[in-house]
Amino acid sequence: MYAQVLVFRPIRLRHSPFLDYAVPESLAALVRPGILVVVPVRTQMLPGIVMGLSDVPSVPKTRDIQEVLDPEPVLSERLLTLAHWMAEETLAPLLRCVETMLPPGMRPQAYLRLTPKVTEVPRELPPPAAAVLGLLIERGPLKSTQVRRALKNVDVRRARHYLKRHGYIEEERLLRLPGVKSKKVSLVQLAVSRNGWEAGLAGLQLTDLYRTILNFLEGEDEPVEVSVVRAETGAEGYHVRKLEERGLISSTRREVVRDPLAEMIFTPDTAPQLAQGQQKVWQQLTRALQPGEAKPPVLLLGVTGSGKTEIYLRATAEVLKQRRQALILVPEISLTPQTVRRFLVRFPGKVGLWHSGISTGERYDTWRRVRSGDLSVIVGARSALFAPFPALGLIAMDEEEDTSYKNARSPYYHTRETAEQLARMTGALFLMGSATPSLEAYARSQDGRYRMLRLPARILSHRRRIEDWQRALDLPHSRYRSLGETGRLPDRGAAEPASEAVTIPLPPVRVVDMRMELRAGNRSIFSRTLQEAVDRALRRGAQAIMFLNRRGSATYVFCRDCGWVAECPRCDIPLTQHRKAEMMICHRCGYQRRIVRSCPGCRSSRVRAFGLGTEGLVERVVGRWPQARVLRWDRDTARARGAHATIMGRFARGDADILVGTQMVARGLDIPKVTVVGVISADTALNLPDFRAAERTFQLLAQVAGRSGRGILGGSVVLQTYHPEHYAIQFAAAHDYDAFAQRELAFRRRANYPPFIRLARLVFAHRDSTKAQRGAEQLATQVRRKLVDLGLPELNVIGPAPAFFARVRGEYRWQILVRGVAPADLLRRIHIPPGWTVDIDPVDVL
DNA sequence: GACCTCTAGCAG
DNA sequence: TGCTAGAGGTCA
Repeated sequence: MYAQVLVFRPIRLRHSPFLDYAVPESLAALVRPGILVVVPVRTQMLPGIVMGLSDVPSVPKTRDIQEVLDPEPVLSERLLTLAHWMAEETLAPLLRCVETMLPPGMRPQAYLRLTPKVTEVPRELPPPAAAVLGLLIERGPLKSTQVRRALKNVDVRRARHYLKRHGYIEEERLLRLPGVKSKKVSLVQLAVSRNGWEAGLAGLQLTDLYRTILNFLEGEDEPVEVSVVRAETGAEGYHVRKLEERGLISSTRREVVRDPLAEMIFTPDTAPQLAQGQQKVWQQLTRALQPGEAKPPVLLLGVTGSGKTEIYLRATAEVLKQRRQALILVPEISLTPQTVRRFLVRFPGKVGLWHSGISTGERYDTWRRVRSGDLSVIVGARSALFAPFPALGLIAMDEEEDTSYKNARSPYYHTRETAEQLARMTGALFLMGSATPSLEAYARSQDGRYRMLRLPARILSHRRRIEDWQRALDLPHSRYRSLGETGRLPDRGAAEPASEAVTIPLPPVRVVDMRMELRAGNRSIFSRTLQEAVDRALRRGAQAIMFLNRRGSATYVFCRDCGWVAECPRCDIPLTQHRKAEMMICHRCGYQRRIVRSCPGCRSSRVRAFGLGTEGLVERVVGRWPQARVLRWDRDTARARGAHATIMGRFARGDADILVGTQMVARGLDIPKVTVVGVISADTALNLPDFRAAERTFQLLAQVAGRSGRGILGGSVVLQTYHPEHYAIQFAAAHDYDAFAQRELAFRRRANYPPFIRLARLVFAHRDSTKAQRGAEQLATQVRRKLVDLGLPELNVIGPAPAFFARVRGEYRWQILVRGVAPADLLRRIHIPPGWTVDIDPVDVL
């Protein structure tokens, strides 16, 4: 028997990505697809994964597999198939695809270590190399990520290369399985009866403490965790060990699962009655959820608050009943705690979370519990696609249009496409939900590839919750009813007959032309309409949200005498001023320097800051509404772990009157007391040179607008813009997704853009601007020549041209776009030189 | 001849 | 990606 092994090191082979190895007799029982092995390659032993088995090797001479690392496959055959599919679709190397699917902690890591003779840093080394070498001498062998983290401003890659070439260090690719060993805890119980205690305690100090421990244990029937003993008695671990040494107690060890949710207490929740519109959708879905032949993906179209999550919950319950599992994909878990929470309370003990914020150990345990069937619901980000479900029945993907679903590095896979493929392979139902679907999804639901189901109404809430609000808001019944601008609370008898749900219309949106404001003499950043709306909200004791898509206090800093502008030396874009941090920061690469008081060019002190970010907006808000309590929510204020939840919680509790923030405020906030949402500038995304600019703008505005008027107080939206006539703004104001989609599709068809054709984006980055350009020109010529050779007139090549972000982190970026029915088919037949990134179906072309 | 640097070719 | 052999260079 022979095994086809994918070695965890990029090796370019002529025909196949695998190396064939003979399976020795002793390992024959263990070796199968998905097994991790160690194999000899030239002079080295390297980790790899078995991708397939065969009776005949593809080369005459083979060597033996050295070792099997783990008797259980790390990837199922299904996931291996998915990896092949992904490599084919994204043009990424198969190895890359397999590595992204590997469970946490099982990814091979490059370790840097000193060669034996090195004990100190030689004098003549270049500074970056000396820094890396010094670090290794100080701390021993390190992963490349550790080195990079420790030496932020050093070009580690070049230093590594230098040190390796000169024999100072060596690198090894290792799989460190011990790092993901499961966690064990100590349990203790009493070993002697009460009359043996005193003899055992003889000669010890603190005998009272020891007696407390023994007394506590005497009251327990079962062995108790040491942590519990410590909490109950105030003792430390060594007190417990001391008693064990003296034979008074005995201890055992037990494996525990690391469960980040274990500490949380949830009140289990049952399904509410469905509203009429939901009921209809649900009836159609139930059929599609039955196991059997594959069904087309479903696109669930419904505005924020129309009850999509409840549909996901029902669908999950249905597949659980069939003893299958459900995968719930969300764009960013830290911003959607309300969605997560609803799954946790509906399916207590069955839900696992899967995202980057969870420690490797917890993730590993979740992975194992999914594989064993212990967890049957996973709520997670895109990488949750690769969780080892035994029998997947449902993939639900919330906010389908969100761009975080696209992997931002190789392999550039899209969660939507991958989920669709996975659903096809497993027979699961793929259910997407959105208020503003991507035009790709919308077009597919028009041509029949997807099935569209609509949730018509926005549900205010269920009667029980409304009654809670009445109490919480402390509003007398008569008053809140008259207060609502648009919200209405029908009498019990007027509620929809099929349910207890009460529906409300979307909030009215007022578009304000900021050019007219200026003409009318209002030089403030707040239009009169917005000022009045906020004034009214504050008077009523309601809350307001202000949205601005930029952080910082000012967006650029320049000298009024000589025109000097503070720019990032690595990206050539203006630096954003952050006054509180006293820094000017590049929002692209993170470069920062202290705020300058005088111009470095002409020494003038007339250096001024212009443009507005959220930090600056807060100052303006405080200036205009000094009595209001203002809270800021952006990446600067929500940096720490759990900060999102804290800010969200504070605003929800009413600790602030006005919330100022970036995109974060657009997602998942469901706060009934918010009656005004102000969009300070709707135009930021609109002016980007990207074919999706209008789509992005519409989606963002629709999302932000959805934050207003979610309660019985009603609400409104004020949308400030310099392009009031633009269709993205007009249709967003009218809450008319279909009209927007039709109009935008017409534009895409005319301009020959997705979803009518597909794009492939090739980007070349180089520190040397001439080399960047030349490299781009060479490949463009090659692509064009190949196009002619193959006779593919339906494809065309755009570029090369500098990317919109022409320089990032000191590298000049050039790009080529290939446009047509199947650009990947062409690119597969071209050798793409190193240094290029290839992105099929990019989410933007900036 | 000893020693170096660079590069192409290849790994089962 | 990393090694190794072989080419081609420099120096005493």
